[in-house]
Amino acid sequence: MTKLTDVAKAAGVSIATVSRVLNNPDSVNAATQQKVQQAIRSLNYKPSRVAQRLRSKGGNSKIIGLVLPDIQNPFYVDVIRGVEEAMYEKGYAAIMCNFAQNEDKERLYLDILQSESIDGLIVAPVHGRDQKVANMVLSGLPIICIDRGLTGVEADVVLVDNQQGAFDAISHLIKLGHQRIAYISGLPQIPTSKARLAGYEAAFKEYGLKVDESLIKYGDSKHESGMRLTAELLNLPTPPTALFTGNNLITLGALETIHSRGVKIPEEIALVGFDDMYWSISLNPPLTAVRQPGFEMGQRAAELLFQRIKDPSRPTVKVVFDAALQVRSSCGAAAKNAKP
Amino acid sequence: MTKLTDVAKAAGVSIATVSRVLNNPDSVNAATQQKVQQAIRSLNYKPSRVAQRLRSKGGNSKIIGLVLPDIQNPFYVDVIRGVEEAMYEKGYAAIMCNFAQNEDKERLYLDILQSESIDGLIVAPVHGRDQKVANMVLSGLPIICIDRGLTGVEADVVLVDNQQGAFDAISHLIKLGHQRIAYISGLPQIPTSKARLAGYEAAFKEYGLKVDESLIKYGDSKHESGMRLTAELLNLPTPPTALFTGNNLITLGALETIHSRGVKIPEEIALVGFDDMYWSISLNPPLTAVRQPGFEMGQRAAELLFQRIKDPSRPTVKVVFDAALQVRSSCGAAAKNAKP
DNA sequence: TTTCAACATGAAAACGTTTTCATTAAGTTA
DNA sequence: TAACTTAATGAAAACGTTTTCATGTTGAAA
Repeated sequence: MTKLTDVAKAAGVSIATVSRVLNNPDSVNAATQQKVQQAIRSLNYKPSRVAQRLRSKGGNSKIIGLVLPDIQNPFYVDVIRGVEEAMYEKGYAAIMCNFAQNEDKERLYLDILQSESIDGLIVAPVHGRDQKVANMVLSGLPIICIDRGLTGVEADVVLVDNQQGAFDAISHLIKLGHQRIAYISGLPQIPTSKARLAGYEAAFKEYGLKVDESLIKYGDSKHESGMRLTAELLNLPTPPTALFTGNNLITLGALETIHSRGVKIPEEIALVGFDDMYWSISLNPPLTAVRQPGFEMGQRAAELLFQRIKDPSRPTVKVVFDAALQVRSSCGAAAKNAKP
Repeated sequence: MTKLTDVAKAAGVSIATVSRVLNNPDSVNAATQQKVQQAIRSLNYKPSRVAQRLRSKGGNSKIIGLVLPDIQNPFYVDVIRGVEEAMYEKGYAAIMCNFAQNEDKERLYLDILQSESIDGLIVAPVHGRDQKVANMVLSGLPIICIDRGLTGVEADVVLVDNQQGAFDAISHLIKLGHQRIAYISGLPQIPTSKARLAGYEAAFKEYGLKVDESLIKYGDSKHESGMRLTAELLNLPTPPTALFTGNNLITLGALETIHSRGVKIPEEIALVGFDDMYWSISLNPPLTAVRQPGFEMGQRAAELLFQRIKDPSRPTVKVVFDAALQVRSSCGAAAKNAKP
């Protein structure tokens, strides 16, 4: 790798001058600038980001961390794409960490990121009381929480109105005549799981119905738990007539179980999922789902992060996107035993 | 951040000793070790990976680059998961770069990675003659190519037998009686597109059939091109009776167009996709697809990279996984105009 | 005792930048 | 012409490590 000294030698100046040409061109004579630029080009010099980072820490090393719970979930993939697009334009790189809903893994990655002297962090904390992330916020590192907030610490956050989204989904089902509506939740400690449950309960209350606790199941937010818990629900003496699944992967698991048993959707069981995918329409049947704008959320989080890196004292903001119900045919017809 | 000097002061030793306790404990007296360990723990000291990287370059900074064409493609997500799992166990971090099939973007990211002094790189080059990647290989950086090889340079590569996979898919269709089999290819410059086309042609030859060039379409490997090119095929005076899609996203695009036109699968058109997804069974109809073991490929690539980092002179290897056809119902029945 | 090896430790250099401070040359004012 | 800005540049320190080299201490062999 060619370095500053090589360029300096080639241009017949000191390394300080070369550095100035790069970072503060106005402070150097036009003719010298020419010479140096020439040398830089002919040697194809690229500064070492590592040395830059070591020397001047805090906000100008153009690398950030992105820590997410589950890369297998298409929603987070959209978030990544949004963040990445915004980063690319500014010449930033992201160290991507997928902690797979595992707190130990999250901690390790956060340690690594700190030790890498990142400029900032976009993170979906394992749960609301994530001490490690909280401490990093307090230490002054620019941090944007995405998808899930942090309780007890002031931090920027970008998320969706989960309660509203769940409320709309359940209301839709109730209006179609369903009363035995099951909910398969993701990990109960995740803030989004709680908010979606709250929306579920609020809808029942709104329509004067009573929640049947036996129809609420808690999984680990993954495909397998969707399969397993759907089976449990179908095995009940009186199975639910509708199912609300707490995320993407649970939905796919539920579909798999339902199909494998030959149960008909929506005739025998209606299905609404949290998290839409652009190919939801190609599922069997086309899935009714609550859509989170993951890409836009990622972009927004990146913008907020840039702002905070530039001005660490800016007051924190909370950006709440709408979660819109996409109605397709997976809960199209009224349930058999519907009571309007 | 606490640093070496802080620990040294607390333990009453020099920074050299602290460093030795960390990197070569046997070389320091047991009692001193105790003192130092104690200080490290009580100060919660974590070495700066940036400083480590600057000081001792080449193979022990525990960071690698992962450069992939399209994070929206579930196949690459599997690859990422495989790589990540292997990395995690060894305390490595990965800088993830998604170049979205864009060569400029790839180049920028590769520059950044070089400038970050990564230990190694796992990459799916934009095309077979990717000069930038080739140069990095020649410069001695440990590199593993995944999904696509590099022509003209010796480099490790992990991929699938794409030609065989396509051959099997087309043979399956031919045996079902199809003759007008369309192929929607991804970007033609991508090695996998070429290999899959070769498999397509080989199958036609094997069964003594003639390839109809008008049934071969080239897209950009994304969802939209799948939609658009499928529409073109369905608009033909004599549409194909079967469709072979070149990757994941094309398949989903094709499904969307086919459904939107109310064309029946497999009665009116049979469908086989390259790339399986764990939820392919929940598509409408359950998709017949060629499966690539992305997770295993990612793991293997990571292992090969570790080996190469340890021993840069190890001879290069080519690991070829099988691509297995998963038969489901999307091409279940024989075509209407079948001639056995 | 004297001489050596073995061990334990510290001082200092190096990695590639950025930035402060000092120095020189040139131009301006009185 | 003398005194003083201003502009342009270089020398050197600093960032936090690892590692080489030198130094001192201890115990064993002669």
